Amino acid sequence: MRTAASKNASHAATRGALLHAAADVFAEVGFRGATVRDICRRAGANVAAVSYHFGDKAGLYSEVLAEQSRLAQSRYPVPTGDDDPAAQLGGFIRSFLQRVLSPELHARHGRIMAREMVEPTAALDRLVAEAIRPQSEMLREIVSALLGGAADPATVRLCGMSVVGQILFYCHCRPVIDRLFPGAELDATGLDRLTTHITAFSLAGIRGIAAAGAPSRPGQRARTPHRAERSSASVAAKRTVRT
Amino acid sequence: MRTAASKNASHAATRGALLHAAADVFAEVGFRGATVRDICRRAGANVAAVSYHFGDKAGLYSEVLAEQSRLAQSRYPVPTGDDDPAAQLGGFIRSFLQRVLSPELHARHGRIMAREMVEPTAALDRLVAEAIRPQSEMLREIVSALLGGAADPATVRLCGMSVVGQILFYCHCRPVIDRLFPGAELDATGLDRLTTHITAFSLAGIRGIAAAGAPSRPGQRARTPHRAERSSASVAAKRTVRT
DNA sequence: AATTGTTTCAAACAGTTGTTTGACAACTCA
DNA sequence: TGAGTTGTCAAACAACTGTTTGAAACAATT
Repeated sequence: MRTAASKNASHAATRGALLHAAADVFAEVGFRGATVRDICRRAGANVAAVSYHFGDKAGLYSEVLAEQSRLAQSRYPVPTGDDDPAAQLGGFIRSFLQRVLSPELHARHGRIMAREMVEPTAALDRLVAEAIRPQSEMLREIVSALLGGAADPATVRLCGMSVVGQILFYCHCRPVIDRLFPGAELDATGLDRLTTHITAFSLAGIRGIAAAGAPSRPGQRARTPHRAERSSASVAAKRTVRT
Repeated sequence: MRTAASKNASHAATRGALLHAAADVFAEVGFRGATVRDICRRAGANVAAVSYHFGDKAGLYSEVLAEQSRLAQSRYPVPTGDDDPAAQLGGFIRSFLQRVLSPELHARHGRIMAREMVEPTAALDRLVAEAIRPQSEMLREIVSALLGGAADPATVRLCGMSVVGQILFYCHCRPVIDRLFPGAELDATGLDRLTTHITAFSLAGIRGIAAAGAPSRPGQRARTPHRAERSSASVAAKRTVRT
């Protein structure tokens, strides 16, 4: 019944080839745009192989998603061990950027994730539970530490989303960025520059929010918000949505 | 030959119905996922109507894109007249958020734009030229003013992208946000809260970058960067991409 | 009333899609 | 060796895609 080495080798070989080819194709044209014929052609397999090995196209996609997530996570883990929250944030941002943009992985993970977020499939729930939520929790703790102990949970969430938004922008809007600023390639040094900028911007942003949100409690030095910050906030509250 | 009122009325009526239905469908399932049969069914028109009025599906899509962009731009224009750069930034962020998230427009514009960015079609070039680049230029000037006159163009770009990234995050990642933080609906008051937060976060971020980038020039008061900011930047430079 | 140009419509067309089928080869284990 | 399982393959299937066609309905002009 079961299957010693050689048959298993054949099984695993085409299965692996399918997964690899599928990752490329899904990253390039998304789940909907991908055709099993194209995937199988690239994998050097027959059309029926997808049905045989993964049940159907959705099964193959789900497997690709999980594998890419695992791969990215293991290759660029969030560094631990730092106790300085600012350094933790820098590490988080760096590993996140590498996961989604690293040309070493052909940025496949980032592209697939971006498509999955904009046009969710049934696989998104699993992805959120297994990959995204743990990251979100990690970031929540870092930001919470930076904001100071008694920060409003909603404020912590908003700051976390400000950080992640900056990162994912380069992943979601690449086609627009390339058109707006051609020649600004994202190689390793560009990625370093990005990491530095987003970290500095976010740290200053979080500290600004902390200072504005918890105005000068005794025993805690907080700088008072600038005039312009207050005025712009009032501007935001002034205008109402037109019907 | 041409065409008094009534015939034109019929023409414009089905054409408008097609545009309206198409905007909904494209926003829901994207260009690829949309079928002309579905669009025509919702518009109460025949399948051949798309070919007759717009040439083909791509022509209809292009028209929808342009019309949505025009509509959003005219309904939520970037407020002008403020001379305070901080207030300008607040106005920019507010109008941007409204354009892409306003439930009044069923967030169609934002959803369509998000799809177009992640999975570009031939229509993206026109969109960038007519709608996105002017906005980018506007933001560049605001950020440049905030950073101070002699700011590095690359730094200005990075800061601008940090601002836009925060905004678009809520547009691109809505499915994930809804799963991570259910119940955090984005109505008018939520939109106000978002505007206030992103504005404050960005102002603090830009000022932090300005202070770190142009260290204490004579005649210009700039606070020195925090210890953690420098340390995190060094962290970013220390780690190298593993092969 | 006949003509003209415009718009709509049911039907069909040609192509692609995901998936299944049944035969065929390769291998394991008795 | 021979039965039985496993993996591969060409071919076919049914459903759906964007687009076209030619006739009909319609309104305005001649």
